[in-house]
Amino acid sequence: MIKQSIKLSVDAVVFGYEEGKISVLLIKRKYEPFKDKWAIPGGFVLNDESLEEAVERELQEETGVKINYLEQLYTFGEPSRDPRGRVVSIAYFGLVRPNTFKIFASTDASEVQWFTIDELPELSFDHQEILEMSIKRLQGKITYEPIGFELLDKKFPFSDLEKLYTTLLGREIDRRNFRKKILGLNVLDELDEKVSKGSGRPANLFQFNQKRYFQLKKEGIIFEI
Amino acid sequence: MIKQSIKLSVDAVVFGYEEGKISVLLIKRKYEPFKDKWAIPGGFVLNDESLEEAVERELQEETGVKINYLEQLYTFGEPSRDPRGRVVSIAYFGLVRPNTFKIFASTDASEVQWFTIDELPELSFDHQEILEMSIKRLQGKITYEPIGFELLDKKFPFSDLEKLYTTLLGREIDRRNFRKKILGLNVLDELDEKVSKGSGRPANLFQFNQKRYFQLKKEGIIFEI
DNA sequence: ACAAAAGTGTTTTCTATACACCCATGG
DNA sequence: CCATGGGTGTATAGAAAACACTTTTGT
Repeated sequence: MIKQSIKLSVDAVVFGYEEGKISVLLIKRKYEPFKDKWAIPGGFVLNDESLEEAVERELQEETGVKINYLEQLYTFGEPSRDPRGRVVSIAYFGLVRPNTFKIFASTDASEVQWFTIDELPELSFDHQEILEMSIKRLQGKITYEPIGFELLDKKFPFSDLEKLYTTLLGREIDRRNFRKKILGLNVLDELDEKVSKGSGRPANLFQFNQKRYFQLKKEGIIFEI
Repeated sequence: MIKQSIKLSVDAVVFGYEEGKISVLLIKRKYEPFKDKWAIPGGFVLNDESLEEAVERELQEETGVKINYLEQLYTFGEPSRDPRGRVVSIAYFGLVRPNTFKIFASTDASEVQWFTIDELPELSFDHQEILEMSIKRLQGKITYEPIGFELLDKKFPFSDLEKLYTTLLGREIDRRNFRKKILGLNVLDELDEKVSKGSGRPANLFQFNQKRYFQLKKEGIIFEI
């Protein structure tokens, strides 16, 4: 058999949501190739760790991120995608709550920074393509899986959810219809807590009930916006 | 840096449709591990070929299949999935028209055979899991992308399409509503040819118009069953 | 003439959408 | 008392679902 000399890496597109904007976590590369260019966090898989472990380790090492939701996106394997030689990369797609931890750069990264998705810098390797695919996946997925909650605080006012959806889908949503639909799915618990945003009527807080969601999903009830 | 010793393979779940049954193409392994057990066709990626090239090469080598539709499914990377050591496998999912070529076993395969998806043998490695994921993906995908046509002859009677959908979705479909919906999508050309199935009224033949589909898709019209 | 599969419209039900006013609080 | 964001119901239109008989061929 021919000796195979392919290296395997993982990359993670991590989305966060704050102040009505969707952001992506990028690192500035400390080493060649693409030294001092921005890139998606990631790195080589170790011999005895699973792919998910590799992603979480690399994220922790390079950025300090605590991931909240992680799913495999796609595997990129064009022979020419990395100038160092053949590197196949398994890309993941993650969601976090940016306000629950502090990001810091280390190991291969000289900087870490949140970039809103309409103000992205030039990226290394084929990371532009990976990022575009991730954004499409996120936009698609929130319409049929309740992953939007992973971007919000555990307890959130309904208006936060609405704003998240208008932002992600890029269109206005009728507040009454949206509320009717989401509450009709029966996966949100209304809490006996209110929060005020400075002015205006205080909003009731809601919480996603994952247990009930899985129960309903098992019964064949589908989440759809 | 630690020396990485991970091998990379591709596997392909290939579906075919004949006589009202969905089948999967499996090979009997000629070598250890899992010698003489059934498995999904696949093998190691060469250093300078793309992942898709690797899949098509392995399929050609092991089974003689000419693939009609191919998409990446998922990458399986559990450290323990292969007894030979660390092997990460990128699984693909393919559709073919079984009556357009002849299958034959060679290289790593001692036999090749179509198995209907309700009469599957025991499988090697984690191929059972891969196959289950593929079936789910196929079932899901035919409801929002017109890939069902890739399993039928280029020219087909409408009843074939209907039967394919009832088979895949596992439920009855109202003939009139289904026809109304599909023809309303405007991606099928009705030909001036008829075909008779022995008894009964001869059926008109239809053909999928991919060009028109891509045109409509670009305009934002979505295929949905 | 009858068996077997193809082809065809209308009615009903449900779901999605459009739409505007009152409520609770802070300043 | 006014500015600000939160909360609520109904009417209409469009889409999905239910439903049965006629047509064309082979035997």
